[in-house]
Amino acid sequence: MQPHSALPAQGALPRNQRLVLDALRKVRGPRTAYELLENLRDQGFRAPLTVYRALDGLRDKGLVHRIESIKAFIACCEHDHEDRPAFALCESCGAVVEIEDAGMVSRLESICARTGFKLKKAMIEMTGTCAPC
Amino acid sequence: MQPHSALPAQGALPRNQRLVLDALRKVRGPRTAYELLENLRDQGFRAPLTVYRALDGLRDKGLVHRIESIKAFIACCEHDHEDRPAFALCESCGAVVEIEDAGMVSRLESICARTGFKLKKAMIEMTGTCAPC
DNA sequence: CCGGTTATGTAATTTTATAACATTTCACGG
DNA sequence: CCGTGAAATGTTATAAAATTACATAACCGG
Repeated sequence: MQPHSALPAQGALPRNQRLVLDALRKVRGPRTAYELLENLRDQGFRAPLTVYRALDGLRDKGLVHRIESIKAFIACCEHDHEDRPAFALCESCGAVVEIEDAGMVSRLESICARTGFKLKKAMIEMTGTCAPC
Repeated sequence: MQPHSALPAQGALPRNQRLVLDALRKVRGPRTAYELLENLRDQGFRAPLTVYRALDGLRDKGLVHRIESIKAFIACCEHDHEDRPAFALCESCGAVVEIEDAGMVSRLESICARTGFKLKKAMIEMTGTCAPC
């Protein structure tokens, strides 16, 4: 597997990954695997596994994140966050904002250094109300 | 009266919540709702909903957390973390350590202050390898 | 073209969680 | 103590999320 880069070579994506990524980017928000399946019936998607497999590939490449709190997937903002994306989820409007905060990352790393934990991946999700709401 | 009740003078828990909490504390680790159901068959648990309802009540009281990454539940360490618990999950041995870090919390709050996001609850989960492993 | 790896197709199943509705238990005021 | 309403529990069924198993097709470097 190749390491992430801020601007990955996306022309190289397999067909299904391309379709799923396009769908997620188009809606600019989180979608469940089954919502994506419905959205992609027209392009020939028939089964959940097709979606999950594409999502797995995209996640490996860092192009998509799973938002655990809402069991949904979202296109990555494409900035470099070293496998430590953070999200703010608005309970009122459903908006999801991907946040980058170097201080947060270094904080996590300091905790891990202190405890001898070898950090591979971190998930940070905040639930609340966004400024507009 | 409860002679040796620990720090939080929590009122008596309903029977099912008590049973689920005891089961989780006894195993000192994460368990899925269905695993708990199997563990509690002897005490009369017959259906998933019984477990989920007890878990919901315990989570409302802050006595149990759900670890999103592994779809499992764990007894709270009982220290004060203001609804911002953090977990380190070892991929090798399955150990889950609940972490308290004031700096992390203030970091989250600073991000929210900056962006106008009103934080209600945060989920922080780190996956990697623990010191012993 | 060959042969291996990656990607896809299809069906069934497992795992996780909730809906809907009936009944029981419990705290508390009268 | 008794009635009452809220909270908790029981039961059945179903929805939602994710994976297993196995077969076929596409891709790519020799």
